[in-house]
Amino acid sequence: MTTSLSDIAERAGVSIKTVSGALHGGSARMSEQTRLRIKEIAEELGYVTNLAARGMRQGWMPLIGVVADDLITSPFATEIIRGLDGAARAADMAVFAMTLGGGRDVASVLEEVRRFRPRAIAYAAMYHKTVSLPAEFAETVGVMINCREANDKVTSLVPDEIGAAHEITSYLIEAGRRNIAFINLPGLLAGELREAGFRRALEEAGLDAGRARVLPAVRRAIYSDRAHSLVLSHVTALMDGPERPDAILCGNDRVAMEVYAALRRVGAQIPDDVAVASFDNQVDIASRLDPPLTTMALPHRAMGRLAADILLAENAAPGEVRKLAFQLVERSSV
Amino acid sequence: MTTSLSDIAERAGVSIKTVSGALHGGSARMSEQTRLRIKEIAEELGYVTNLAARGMRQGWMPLIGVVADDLITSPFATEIIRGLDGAARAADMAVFAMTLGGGRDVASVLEEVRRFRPRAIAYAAMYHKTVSLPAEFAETVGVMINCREANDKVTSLVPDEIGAAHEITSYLIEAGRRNIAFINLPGLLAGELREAGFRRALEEAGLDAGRARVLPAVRRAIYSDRAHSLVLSHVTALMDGPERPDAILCGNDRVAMEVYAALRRVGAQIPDDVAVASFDNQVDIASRLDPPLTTMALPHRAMGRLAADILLAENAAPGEVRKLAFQLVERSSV
DNA sequence: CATCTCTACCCAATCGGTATCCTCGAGTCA
DNA sequence: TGACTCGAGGATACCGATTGGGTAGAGATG
Repeated sequence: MTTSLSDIAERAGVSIKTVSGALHGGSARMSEQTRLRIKEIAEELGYVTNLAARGMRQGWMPLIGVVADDLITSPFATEIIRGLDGAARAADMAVFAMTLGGGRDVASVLEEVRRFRPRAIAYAAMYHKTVSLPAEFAETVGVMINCREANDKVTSLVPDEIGAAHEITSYLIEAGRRNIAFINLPGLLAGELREAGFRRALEEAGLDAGRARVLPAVRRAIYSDRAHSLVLSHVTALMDGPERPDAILCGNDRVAMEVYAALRRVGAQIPDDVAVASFDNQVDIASRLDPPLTTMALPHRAMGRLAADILLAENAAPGEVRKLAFQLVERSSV
Repeated sequence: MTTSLSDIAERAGVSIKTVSGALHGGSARMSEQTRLRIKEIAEELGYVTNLAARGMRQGWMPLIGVVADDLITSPFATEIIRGLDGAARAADMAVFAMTLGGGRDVASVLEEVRRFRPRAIAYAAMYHKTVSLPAEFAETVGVMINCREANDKVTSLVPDEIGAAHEITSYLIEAGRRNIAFINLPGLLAGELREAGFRRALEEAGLDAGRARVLPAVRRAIYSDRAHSLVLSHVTALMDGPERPDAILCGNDRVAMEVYAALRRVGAQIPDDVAVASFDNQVDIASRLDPPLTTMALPHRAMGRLAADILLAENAAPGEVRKLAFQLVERSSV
């Protein structure tokens, strides 16, 4: 049997309430002596607070529920959780994640989470997208992380794709690069927005955005000649063409990895001949490439942290969309 | 305010107990008609069970606590969770993970988990290793996943590294390969065990295990000439040497990726000249290599599932070490 | 008719904290 | 001296679900 407050109270010869106050009450009125004695006894008896009991009384458990798009798998998702967890922990809360997938729909997963009476619930997407949450959940879910709620009924936290593309492009321009090609991810919201930021930065620098080359990568391929061929042919065409680029911006680090291989094959030096920059800061890749890759780090941890802050402060502004800045990670590919 | 059983009871004109029975009691004695009516009302009122209340009554929450080595990050860890989650869900339980790291020690994380009164607790490691759990937690933690408890006080679930290496090696031999080199991971328990299995399979096939070449890979490098060089030089030396191997077994898929690159560079065809096989089945890599890689899939999901089964059945045999079989995934690199 | 057995429920205790309302004695102040 | 405050802590009512111990009424049985 686990020890409860009453066991401690009995042993200490005080009331349960006094024990509760001594152990949890921040500044309950009682002599420091009593408090200390009670804490000692609690320690001795191996007391562990029963959060289910407290939770029942308060009406909620010290939990932040997270409904995730898909099983938490990528390093990015991990960062979101890490951010949430850090902020939650500071408030003596824990993060409790459940995932969709496997035929489960939002409604049932949400109910599963709600059974535990979390203080607040967030919805997290694996990659930046627009999610349409059934209207009846707009009040249940406090924050959308890494996705925007289609009907703007919920506060949404998303990466500032446009700003990031603008920043990295400007960075390349400041480094003296004038002819920047962009091998982008096709079919993704992030790619679309990044392209916009890219073009705007070019325009602001007085470069001809209309003639900028934006080419699609393909999202599969490691060392496969077939799949590789698209990025390879892009790079080859660029480097053999009349206007050799002096910089290539990549849709993400994975694309950059392929671009590195392609540049190596055509005999171009990074960064002397061509600078390479990218998005994501997937550390496994970016820091191990040779030379290490300069890339814009996704603000996943910041989104997690902010989400927890908003949820715990209960000051979500429904419908607001907050764009979080990427962080430029300078390595040596520019 | 959230609705409770008493709200439903009032509305339905029955007692709370009847409502409880109708909603949760599998086969409580009551007319089907009453049960249906109560369910309807519950639905209408948007009733969601309060697990904190139930948990308090029962003494435990329907949770399986997991203390993880490090923040759940790799696809492997995900598989463990998936396995746990599947089995837990079947018992109407949820998985609740907390991670070490960030200066937290096992004792404090364990207490944090215990506050939620989980039904059972597992300890999961990110990669196969030996973990020494302080003796006082041997009873708290029911199962060790992907690691072996140093003092054998706890049931441990680990991958059968020896068996897997034996199986894949035998598979290569059956495919007619006679001269198999092994580029292994250095400094890891898994690598050590795999080498043992590798040698045993050679011996059993009557091949000279003493002369088998087992070489260390290095665990960093993507497209970096420097870091690559070790695997590359191994492969080059093997292929240029007097006894060209007709198969290369790799410590993991990542090593295999480098071996592919090296073989491509020296102009060898996979699998015609050299078969390649590996461990892990990191799908991202294995299925995208060209040709797709034959590899032994780690039994992470099975470990998770079995862990949950053991914990829920409460039939852990403290000190037992169960080795789970890898699964051969045949693709076309052999 | 008395008794027995079901069926279909109800009553009330209980789990472990938290919070509200009291009490009690000692000191304070006019 | 009487009214008051204040510090320290007691008694007890919750929170919402589960559950052991009933019980009233209908039908069956002897």
